[in-house]
Amino acid sequence: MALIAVVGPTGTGKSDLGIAIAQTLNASGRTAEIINIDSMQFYKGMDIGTAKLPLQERGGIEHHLLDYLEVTEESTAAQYQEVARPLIEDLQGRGVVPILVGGSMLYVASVLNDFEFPGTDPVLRAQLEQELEEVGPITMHRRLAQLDPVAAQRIIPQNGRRTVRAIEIVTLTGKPFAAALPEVPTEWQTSLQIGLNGPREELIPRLQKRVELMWQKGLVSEVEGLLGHGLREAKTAKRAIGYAQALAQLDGEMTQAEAIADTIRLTQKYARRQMSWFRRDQRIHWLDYRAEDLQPAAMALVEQHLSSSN
RNA sequence: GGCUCUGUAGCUCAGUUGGUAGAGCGAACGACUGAAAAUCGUUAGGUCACCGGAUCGACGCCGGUCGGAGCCA
Repeated sequence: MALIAVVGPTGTGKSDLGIAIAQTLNASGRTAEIINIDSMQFYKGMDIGTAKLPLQERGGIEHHLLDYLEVTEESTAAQYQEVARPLIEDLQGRGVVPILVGGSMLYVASVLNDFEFPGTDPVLRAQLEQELEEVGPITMHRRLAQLDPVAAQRIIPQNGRRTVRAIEIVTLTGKPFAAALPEVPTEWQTSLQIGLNGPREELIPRLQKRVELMWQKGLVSEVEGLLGHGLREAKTAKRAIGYAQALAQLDGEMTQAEAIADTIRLTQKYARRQMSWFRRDQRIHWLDYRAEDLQPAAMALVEQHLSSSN
């Protein structure tokens, strides 16, 4: 079945390309709709800082999984997987080509690959996290090494976060962490992944301008408004790049200049991490976001995919 | 013009009593399976402003030159 994904680092025009592809398909008598796969665009009211396209700029294309979470709700890849997979099947069943658009690495992987998240337990998790806080990552890692030597070998001792999750899984399932990682491909592994990227020297100033523009457009007042919706009590939403900084600015912990500079730094760093994640996926077809023939090049890939997946 | 402080990695700065240098951030690369816009790892960057002097040996002491900052005139 046809399934297209537009991925890559932030600020490379994924949203626009997704719409262009959908419009081209629609014009040729087919139907395509977009499914958002940006973990922060899920949130209602988080628009400026997530570069969410306003309704009038969506080119008449149906967009799914935007604005479906309250700021107080937690966003997780496992949860997203549960929502996105049936949605994809639903679209495909209706003959609609789903186009996934976004750069949230784990979310993309969890949908396109055969990921099975082994479950979680809030109480156990909280307990382990507190222990981590008290004894530090190295001690926790020693414990993991006893419970599951193979998993311990795959996780660097300094990484407390991943160590805690591994201990949680082993404790919860009674099975080794490694065994919970199936490597069986699904049919969706044959989806078309288009990656958008460009030279970093060009992306860096581009991201800087983008962040500065967010402040000009009123990110701070957007955040101020979200306080009334419980942003401060949020788990994931308030950590979003730009939002955490705007919050710090509102609280007087940072000057505006500091908040902007910090957001620029984190955004550029984020783009780097996205690339180091996506780069290793050999299935991605990379295109330069600056290319004159970007859309035709993308459409060539799309046509090829559509004709081979029927 | 005088006095005081100051010039160390791309940036902000540490460098105990003289034995040719470190951190954080940044950069490059990487890991990544229920917070992933998270969490973490590796590596590369420095004729210690410049010139001269004493010393076996100076980023560190002495003198000078050129830049900064402040105070007094």
